[in-house]
Amino acid sequence: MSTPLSIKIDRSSPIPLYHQVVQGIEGAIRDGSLASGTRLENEIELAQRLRLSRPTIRKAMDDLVQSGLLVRKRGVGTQVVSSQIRRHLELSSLNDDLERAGKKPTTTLLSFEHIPAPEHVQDLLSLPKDVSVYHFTRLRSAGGNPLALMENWVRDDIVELDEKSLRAHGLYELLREAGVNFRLAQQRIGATVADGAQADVLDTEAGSALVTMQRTAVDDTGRNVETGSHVYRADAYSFEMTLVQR
Amino acid sequence: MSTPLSIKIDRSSPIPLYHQVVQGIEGAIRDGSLASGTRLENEIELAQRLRLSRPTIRKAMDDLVQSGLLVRKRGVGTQVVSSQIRRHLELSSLNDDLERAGKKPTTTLLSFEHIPAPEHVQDLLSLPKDVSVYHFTRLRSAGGNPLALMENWVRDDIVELDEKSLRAHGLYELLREAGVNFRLAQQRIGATVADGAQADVLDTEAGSALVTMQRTAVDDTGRNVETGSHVYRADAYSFEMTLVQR
DNA sequence: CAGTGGTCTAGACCACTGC
DNA sequence: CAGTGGTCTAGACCACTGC
Repeated sequence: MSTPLSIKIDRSSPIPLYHQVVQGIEGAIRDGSLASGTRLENEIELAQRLRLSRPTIRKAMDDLVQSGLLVRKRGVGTQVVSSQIRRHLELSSLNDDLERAGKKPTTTLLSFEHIPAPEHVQDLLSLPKDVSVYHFTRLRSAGGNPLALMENWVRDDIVELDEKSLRAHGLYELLREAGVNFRLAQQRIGATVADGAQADVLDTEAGSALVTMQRTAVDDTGRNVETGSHVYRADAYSFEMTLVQR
Repeated sequence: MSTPLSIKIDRSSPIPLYHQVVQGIEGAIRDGSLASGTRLENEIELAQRLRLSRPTIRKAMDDLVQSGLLVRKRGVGTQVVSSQIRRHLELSSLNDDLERAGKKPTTTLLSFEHIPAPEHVQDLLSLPKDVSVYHFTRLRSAGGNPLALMENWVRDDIVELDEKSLRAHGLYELLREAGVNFRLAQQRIGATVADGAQADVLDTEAGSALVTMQRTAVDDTGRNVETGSHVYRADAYSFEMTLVQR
């Protein structure tokens, strides 16, 4: 049993062929023409029908398996993952959800300094001796409600930051504009309870639950660009992720 | 500038050639012969020197980029990520850390029942009408200290569970023995504060921070095999992960 | 302009699965 | 045994980067 996919391939498009296949299958899953659990055609048949080589088809399948839309089994076939799991997938991060829901996130700059790197930051960012850092704390709110308290350190030899730009733009937006292409981030997620100061800023009770996140991000030249320590109101934020067996 | 890697390829081994390359590069990074930030040879040169095709080399590189050991940039090259980031990588989950540290995790079965699936579980597991579930709660400790309180639901048409086997074996161990090959898991991580009952079982104070995790796992035939809701003592557990730009 | 990774082809043979 | 995904080859041409 298999379903013949109808995917249009445009060989004059700048979008790689394998990615057109990814988009086609994603679209078919989204609009229901490829239902949960459906078996796809085998790779060779699909390649012939779309007039593509099998490696190109496999590259597309690899991406879809990696993103959790398909599961594959040798000797058996490839099928669409159940909609219950996919529904989770689409939630991604609450931050994105909030933006899509029209609850525009806003950011308040609470402190800002340009200083020699403290030792733990020097270590986390693998800083050369002569590089200092920007250190600042921000409060992020959504729909007028405080959501996250964020403390960050950014090396100062990649981007020039000041209070004005941080008030007007997101950190990652500023870094991307400065030519930074992020490749990797290392995250640790845990929990804590709000102390008085945190509760005050986040407009909640001392003793309420907070999600903690420490992150260090690496760019495409291998530099550790920024590291941060964030706390989120647990009643408003959680981390959603898909783990794929490798 | 590039470093000539010495990797032995054994064409008679059952280990795929690309994976031998992955292991070789992982090994060279681990033992320091490929230092942080080092540029690798370009793919074509490496392919020729190892007498492999370029697609095979690229498959290996893709895996290493995906696991966060290498970063690549078109037109520039491929290099080893900084050791500060890699050190995090190796921490993986505290659970593994504890096992490696010799603090053998132990599990106590707190409750066990075999019941028709509650509606939310039926939904999460996409259960057919005639399938019931096992529902049980367990306490996991490490080095004698309570660490996690775990509540799980498992569909009953894949594996036969009873109290005896759950006392003696891990859930995933039992499922693997029953022929289940996990492919995907969907997780949500958040925070809460311990209520009296949780604090009691976890040997901590009411009001202390807990990390929460909900997970649903999918096997290679697309079935949602199990779903669970866990809480961890925040002073003993956190989730570590590497995010890779796609 | 030289060097690098990104995409693509048209095959081949193998290992595993389920009947 | 038929059907499927997993691995591998030996190229080709392109797009981007940094000098």
